[in-house]
Amino acid sequence: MANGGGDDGDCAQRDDAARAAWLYYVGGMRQDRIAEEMGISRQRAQRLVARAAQDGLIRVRIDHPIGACLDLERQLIRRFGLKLARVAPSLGGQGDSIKALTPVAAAELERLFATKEPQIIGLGTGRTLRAVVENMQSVDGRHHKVVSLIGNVAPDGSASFYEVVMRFADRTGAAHFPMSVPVMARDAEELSLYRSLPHVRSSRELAQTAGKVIVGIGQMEDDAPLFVDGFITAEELASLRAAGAAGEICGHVYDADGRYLDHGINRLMVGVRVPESSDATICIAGGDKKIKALRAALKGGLVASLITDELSAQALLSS
Amino acid sequence: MANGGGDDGDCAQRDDAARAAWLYYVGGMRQDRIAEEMGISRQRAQRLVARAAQDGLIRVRIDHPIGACLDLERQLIRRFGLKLARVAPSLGGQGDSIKALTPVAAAELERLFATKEPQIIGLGTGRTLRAVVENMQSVDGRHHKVVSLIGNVAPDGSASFYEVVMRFADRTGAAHFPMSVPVMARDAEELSLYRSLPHVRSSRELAQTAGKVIVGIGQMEDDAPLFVDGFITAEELASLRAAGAAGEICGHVYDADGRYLDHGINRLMVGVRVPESSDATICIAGGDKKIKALRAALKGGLVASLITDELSAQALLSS
DNA sequence: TCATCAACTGGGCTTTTGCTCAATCGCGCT
DNA sequence: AGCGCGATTGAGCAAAAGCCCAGTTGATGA
Repeated sequence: MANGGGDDGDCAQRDDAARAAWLYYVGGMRQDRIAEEMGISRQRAQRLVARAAQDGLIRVRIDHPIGACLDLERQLIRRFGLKLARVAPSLGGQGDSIKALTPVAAAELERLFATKEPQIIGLGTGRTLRAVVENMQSVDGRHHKVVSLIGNVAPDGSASFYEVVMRFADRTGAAHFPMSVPVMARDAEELSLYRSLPHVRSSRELAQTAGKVIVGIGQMEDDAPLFVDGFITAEELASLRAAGAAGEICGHVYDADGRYLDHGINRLMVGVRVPESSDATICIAGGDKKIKALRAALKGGLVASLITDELSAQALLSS
Repeated sequence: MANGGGDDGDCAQRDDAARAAWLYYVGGMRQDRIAEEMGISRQRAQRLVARAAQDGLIRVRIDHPIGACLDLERQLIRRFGLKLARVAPSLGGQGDSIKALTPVAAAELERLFATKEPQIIGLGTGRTLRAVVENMQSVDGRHHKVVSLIGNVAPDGSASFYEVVMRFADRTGAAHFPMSVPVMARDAEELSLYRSLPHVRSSRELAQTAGKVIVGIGQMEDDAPLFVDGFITAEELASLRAAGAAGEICGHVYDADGRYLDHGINRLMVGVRVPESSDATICIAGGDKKIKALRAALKGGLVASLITDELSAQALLSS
């Protein structure tokens, strides 16, 4: 009985890992017991368990909103007039904000996605969003549509590494509408060219009707993602900052009051601009560097809901 | 930063446990690192983590349906014409069936419950169901209704230990309709008395309209739950067996072909009888002893969906 | 067919975790 | 205020998990 036996060579490994992990985590067995059970060596059992964890087969959730975080959520909602706030416990002093908020955000997205009635969901890009989507469980969302709010082609012509629509669709089976054009046009002419492309037009239209919009936030420090990823030059970054740039959502740059700048860069973004004071916008962001950008976005009502981590929430509230 | 600080004395402990568990499981930190982070001793950190696990704050899920189990699911569906089958990997040789299927069933119920449109869910009772419900996460189900299919008063007048409607409602905030009368009437007169009680009538009516019905299964061996829990005498059990009893759902006893017996006992059950060949009935059961009862129920089309464990699935299929 | 290589195996050692026990602390009761 | 009790703490030790290494196996390509 121990092992299923005649599996297909390739998948069997993964299966074994899952089974070992199941015995370990759910069954609460010791590794040598598992080894015995499955007819393998202790080391192999250990490796399987480790591998399952490694491969992200294991999903741990804490079923208890830590009081302090609940408190922060309430404060955020009141202070910034949010529709919803979710605060993940931080992972200590210098712990990674993204790592902390990722599981919480992933759970929230799963919840969002678990509805039966079809939804249209707009998605931004970025490291944070990507990490979150990677952490989602596979839920069945074949009846939903996910549409990219922003081009997915980097300046060098490569597909953006932080594109999430595809990954999202992978996990959920949702119909997906990437926006396969550059993030930014080089001039007004190119912009109208891109925008006139049928698939871009339909993606943009779909995005406008999205019932939920999920975005990250970009900061404007020296390592602003727009700059680091090569979308804008150092000079353009400086110019944006001179114009009062505080942060950026889907490439659209806004000032410290959360008002979109009237700046050349902003006029060349091919994607859609997240509307001010829409109920639909959910922002997932955290970390020291993004506080300024986040605060501005909140002030301007650019986002309706916020998922962040404890330290960031504290920073946002302490001022 | 370390600790939230001014919490209410009582809850702080639980919070700390959750936080330590968060750092440990989500943050992947070592216990001494956590101790440092939270400004406590290593042992305390260890204890907090252990306690969180103990208290069931930790919910581990394996995000990978083991191939062998998927296979069994397909076979079950085909063989018994089921609507859905879910098979949990067994926890080794003599491992507890309930323990194995509990997390899988809990996840399934959560999924079921995550719909936005209001549902009416009928619930049976029993050890298995209780364990499953205990393992559910708290999901928001305030718009749903849960109704008991069966009385919740034991023969000695105490409320049944295995009543699950309340617990279910606890976790979800759903409106709940327990059936606060004995499971069984002593005679026909008492039966019609109970059934005429307004709250029983409304519960029974509600139960009839339930869109989902979740039940366990009772076996008819010498330690049949109906007998062990004192609902029927040894003589009655013997008489039922003589009449061909193979198993029981919500107290209603059926034979090896899954047809309800025409027996005195069956006529005295106050609760509702799960209809044959309804699409709504989901059965959660597993374990050696229940195989016979399960097979009969499947044969008679008493249940439309089945959640069980690997060993039980194999046993059901091998005959 | 044989050499090469990479992935996998199991042994042994280190680190981490879990557990027990005696001491301490705090709290309520007299 | 003093006493007693239970809960909590930290030390030390045993068990478990994790890691590195050298050996092996199986696959690939010449």
